[in-house]
Amino acid sequence: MDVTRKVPMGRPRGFDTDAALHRAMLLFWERGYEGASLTDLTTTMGITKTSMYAAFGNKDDLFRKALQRYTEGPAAYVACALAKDTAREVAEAFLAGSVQASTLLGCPAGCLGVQGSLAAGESGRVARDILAAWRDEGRAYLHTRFRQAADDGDLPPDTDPAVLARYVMTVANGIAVQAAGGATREDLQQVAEFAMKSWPT
Amino acid sequence: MDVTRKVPMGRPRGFDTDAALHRAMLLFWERGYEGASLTDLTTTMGITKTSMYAAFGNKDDLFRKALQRYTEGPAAYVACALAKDTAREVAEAFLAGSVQASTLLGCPAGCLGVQGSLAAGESGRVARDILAAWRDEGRAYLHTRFRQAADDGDLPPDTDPAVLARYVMTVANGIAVQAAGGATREDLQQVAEFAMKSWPT
DNA sequence: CGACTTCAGTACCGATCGGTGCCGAAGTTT
DNA sequence: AAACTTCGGCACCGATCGGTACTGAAGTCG
Repeated sequence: MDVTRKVPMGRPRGFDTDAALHRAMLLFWERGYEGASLTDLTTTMGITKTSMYAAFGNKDDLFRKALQRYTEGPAAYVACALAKDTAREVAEAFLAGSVQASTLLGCPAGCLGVQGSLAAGESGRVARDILAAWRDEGRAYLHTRFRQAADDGDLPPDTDPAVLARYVMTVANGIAVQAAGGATREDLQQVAEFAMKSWPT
Repeated sequence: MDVTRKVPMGRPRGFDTDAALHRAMLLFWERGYEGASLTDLTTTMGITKTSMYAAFGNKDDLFRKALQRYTEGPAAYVACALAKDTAREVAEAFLAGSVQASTLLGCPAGCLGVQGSLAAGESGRVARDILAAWRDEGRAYLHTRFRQAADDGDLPPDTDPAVLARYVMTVANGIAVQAAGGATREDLQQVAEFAMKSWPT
């Protein structure tokens, strides 16, 4: 018996789940978790509520999968930045990447991880906690990366990797807020560049 | 005829509008515009929907007045910071104030101007635009203040007051996001302090 | 072909959304 | 006291919320 049968038997799905998930991600990004209703979502996804429920399970699950897609797509700059050689390059690439991702043409301004749900009522609390964990995960990645850099002598001994990590994450979050408010890419590039002036040498 | 009659004639209001508005502000702060329903609001305000409507006009109007109260209350550090003597002191006070306001005991973590509504659906678009304008107003205040500092020779001639203003605002916004995600006051004080390392001398 | 499995659309669920009309009660003015 | 004005609670408005049975059609297997 083949456990992983390619064709799951029965009528195959009539729509592209990847394309539908992409559209859902864009809508969550633009309107936030609570601001994107199931009707809005399924309309832009081009499917019915029943199909969405069968394919993705839940609004929460859909949001989770949309966030995952966001992480692998527009937010791929995070992993890319962490792979840089020096701590300074990591921070520079992280901030530059967040500027780029927050001002993409054809995508909502800002960051899904920030404006997806910062504060919410009872119904959006799950999404809010998911995003808080997502952001803190990014901060933790930076922290371990900077700690490693400190161990390698890539950072002055009197610098605190934890503070550096939170500072970079804070600036990136601020960039997302600014972008959501209409700041241009040029504006934010200047901010990101200026933010690196405080980097220890 | 007295145009401003103290007692508006008829039965006087049976609840403290200031206290009610304060409670509404706290709920908007905690849950955001869309996340705070009229039922939630009126319940914590201790009044009925009819009384709220008669006293404040609208959910939008209530939000506007709550934001005004927020500006004069927890966000009063903005005006306080702008009155400092030097540009550096302005920036330091602004960031320190945003850390304090974002981690007040008995108040929601973060900043109403940020998490009140960053992204929203159709119904919350008004609040979103109000907050975006509110944040940009703060940035503009910093801009004119720093421009004046540059004219006074309080800043090196090669520094751009616009970039400084947007940088300070960006860090403050990031601090609010971090606070909403659970960062402590000590964490953010270190970040604010570190952020000032890039300040021109 | 025939049995089987899933898709996707309609219609609908109870709950809640922001917002109102109504009306007796309560307080202020003349 | 009489006339007047507003308060504030109840019930309710149409619309929408997230989520589900139900059903007929459509595709894949033995």
